[in-house]
Amino acid sequence: MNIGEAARVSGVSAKMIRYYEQNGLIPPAERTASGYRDYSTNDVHMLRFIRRARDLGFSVAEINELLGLWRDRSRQSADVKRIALARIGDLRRKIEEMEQMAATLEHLATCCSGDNRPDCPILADLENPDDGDEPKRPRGAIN
Amino acid sequence: MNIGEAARVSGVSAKMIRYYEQNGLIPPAERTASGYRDYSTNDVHMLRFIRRARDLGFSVAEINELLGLWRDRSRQSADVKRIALARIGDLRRKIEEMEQMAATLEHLATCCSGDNRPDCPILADLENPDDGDEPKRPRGAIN
DNA sequence: GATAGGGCTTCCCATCGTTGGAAGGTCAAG
DNA sequence: CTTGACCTTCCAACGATGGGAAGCCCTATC
Repeated sequence: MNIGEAARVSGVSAKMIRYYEQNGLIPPAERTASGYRDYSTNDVHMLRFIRRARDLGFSVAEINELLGLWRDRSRQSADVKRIALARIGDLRRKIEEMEQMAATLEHLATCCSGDNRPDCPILADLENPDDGDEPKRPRGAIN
Repeated sequence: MNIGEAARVSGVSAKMIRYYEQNGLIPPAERTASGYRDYSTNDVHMLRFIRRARDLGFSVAEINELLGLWRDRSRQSADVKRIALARIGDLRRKIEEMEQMAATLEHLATCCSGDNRPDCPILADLENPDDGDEPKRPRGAIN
C-alpha cells in the first residue's frame, strides 16, 4: 500500500512517516517501480506502535530503542530484557503518578460537588509526593 | 523565598518559573523592595503541581485550566466538576494505554528471557487495540 | 488521451515547551 | 569588596509536528 493508505490505517500522518523514515526510526520503505513508497502490514504495525508510544510520551529516541529490540536480531537477549524492564519501570512510575493526579482531581470534583465550593485542595494534596526536592526529573521522557 | 530557592524546592527551573509567570500560568510573583521575586509555600505548591502535570503530559493550556479551577473563586462549581471529570477521563484512558504497553513489554521481556529470543511480538500484540482504523485521534491527526 | 488527485522531492515557516546563552545591571552575604 | 545570585531583555536552538509551496511524475477515471 502507498503512503497515504498507510497513513490512514496507521494513524500516522504521511508527513510523519517520511520524517520517521528520514530519521531512521523506520527502515526506508520499499519502492514501487515508479518510486512510490510501498508499505506492508508489518510496516503498518510498526507505525501503529510508534503512534501509541508517542501518545504515551515516549520520545522518538526511546521508540527507536524499543523498535531496535525487535529489529536487531543480533542483539543480546539480556540487553533486550534490560531495556524492556527499564521502560516498564518508567511506565509503572508514570501510571502511579497519573493515578495520584486522578485521585486529586476526583477529590476536587467531589469536594466541589455542591454549589458552594470550598477551598479546593488541588495543591495541598499534591505536595506530599516524593519529588520536588530531588531532581530525579526524567521529564516527560521527551528530549 | 527567592526564585532560586523556589526553583530548587519545586523542581521547576527559575527560567521556567519566569516563563510561566509571563504566560499567565502563575500570577506575577510578589516582589521584594529590591525587585526580587518572592515566593510563598503556596506558590511552591502551585509550581509542583505544574511540574507534576507537565510530567504527566498535560499541556500548559490544560494546566492553566486546572489551576483556574482552584484560582477562580467566581467559577461555577458545576464547571469545575465538569472539567475535573474530563481530565480524570483522560488520565484513566492514558493509564489503560500505558498498562497495555507495559504488558506488551513484559511479554517481550519474558519471551526473550532465554538466550534465544524468538520473533518478538511487540508489534503483533499492539495491533488489536481499538485505534488505528477509527480516527479518534486526539493526537497527531492525520493532516 | 485528458484531467484530477495522489504521490514524489525539497524548501521554508510556525508552533509549543524548554533550555541555553549573552549582555548589562542590582543585590546580599561572605 | 568580591562573589554569586538575582534582575531584565534578547536571541537561538531543540524535538515533534503541522502547514504550505513548487515542480514533477504517476495512477485512476471519464
